[in-house]
Amino acid sequence: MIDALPLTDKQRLTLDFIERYIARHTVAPKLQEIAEGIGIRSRGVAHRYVQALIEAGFISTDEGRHRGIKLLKPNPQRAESILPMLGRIAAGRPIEAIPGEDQIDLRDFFGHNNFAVRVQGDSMIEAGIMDGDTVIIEFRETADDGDIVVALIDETETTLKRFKRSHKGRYIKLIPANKEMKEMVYEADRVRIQGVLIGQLRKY
Amino acid sequence: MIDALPLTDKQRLTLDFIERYIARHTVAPKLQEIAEGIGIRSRGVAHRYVQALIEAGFISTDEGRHRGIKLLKPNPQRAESILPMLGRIAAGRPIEAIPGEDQIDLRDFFGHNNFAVRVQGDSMIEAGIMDGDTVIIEFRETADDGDIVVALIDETETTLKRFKRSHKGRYIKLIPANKEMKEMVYEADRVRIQGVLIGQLRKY
DNA sequence: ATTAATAGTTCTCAAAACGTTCTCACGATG
DNA sequence: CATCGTGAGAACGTTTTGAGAACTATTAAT
Repeated sequence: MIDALPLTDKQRLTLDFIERYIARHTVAPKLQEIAEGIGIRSRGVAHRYVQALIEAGFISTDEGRHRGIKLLKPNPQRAESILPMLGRIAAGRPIEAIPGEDQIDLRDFFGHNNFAVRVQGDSMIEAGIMDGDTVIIEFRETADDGDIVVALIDETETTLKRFKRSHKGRYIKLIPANKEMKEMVYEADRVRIQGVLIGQLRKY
Repeated sequence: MIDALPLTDKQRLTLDFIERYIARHTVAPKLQEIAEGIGIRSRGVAHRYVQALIEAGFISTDEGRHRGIKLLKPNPQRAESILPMLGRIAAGRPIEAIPGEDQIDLRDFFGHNNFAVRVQGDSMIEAGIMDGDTVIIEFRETADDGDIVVALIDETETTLKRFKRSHKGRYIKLIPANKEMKEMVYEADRVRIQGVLIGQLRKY
């Protein structure tokens, strides 16, 4: 039974909700709260999902006890790509979550066609992209005006710039975000898009 | 019969879509989603492609189960928090890894005492931290000079600034990275450190 | 300890969504 | 013409989801 037995959509939603609830309140939710949290009205149905999650080995319960749900395996995928998102850091209590937006999920960064590039130079500094930063690129061959792209020029030089077509697509502008640099214009066939910027990160 | 029987265009498209979907969502797509993903409207047709891929040995299904598709030869499983780190994107070959430094590992961001805060305002803009960015904070009560910290002032106001002691520790300077703002000086006991900046990220 | 309120559990009935199978159809190709 | 790759959509059975009643157990207050 090493199989990661698959959860249905609602079961997964239920597990998510329970994890978030416990993270925020330190106690487990009631069935009524679970029901509302996943958008249904029946405690009975919520209970069914909880049972399925026990079956699947994700949680356990003190049978009968109120708020008796316990997490068994802190979901590995979640644990590694989700951070609690906190808003204000208020006086008495150390931290306070922003209602609604309470997690940051980095799985977007790990898509199949994504890769990371270390930035060299200051050409995009006014867009907040600094020398040494890491940018996440989705591998694509097309881009929309305004996207920040990795562009290959004359099959030799690679650069990170904002993309814009001009002259009905016959020319392509590559626009730096740095007042001290000028935008460059190339014939369209000299420029090949390698990917589009979807994220950026930095370590201190 | 070890023949790698050739896939038709649409079958390959279907396989691509399934792989990408699973990579991004961790669960398999529904036939309806496959249909939309490859640009058709009929679940029946999507099902036919799925059958062909089973025949060809690329995937299998839990018959009848929703989202029951499984990849058989999965791509070398990429860890959840590691991205390939690429350097130059050279001419002939589309991409080329930097030798030595070929992965970016985000597990640093997910330590136990870390949390994320969304940045409001432009006070750190010259440090490349812009309004709307997400910063990763390690929960600590002390900081070194030069660290960027989340500071609580007079138990009421929270702010992100560069930290510096002065007057032998009796005063604390909180220094914005924005020419239009002035640094602030407080008696040490009015300022409480909530955490130290260890990372920053942004989604586009 | 008794009670009232609330929570967890079990059950039946039902509908919605999904996978599966099938027929019909169209255009391209040999 | 026959064949292949493609697409739409109807029809059917199964899985998944939902509501709510009825019952039992826990909890907090009297």
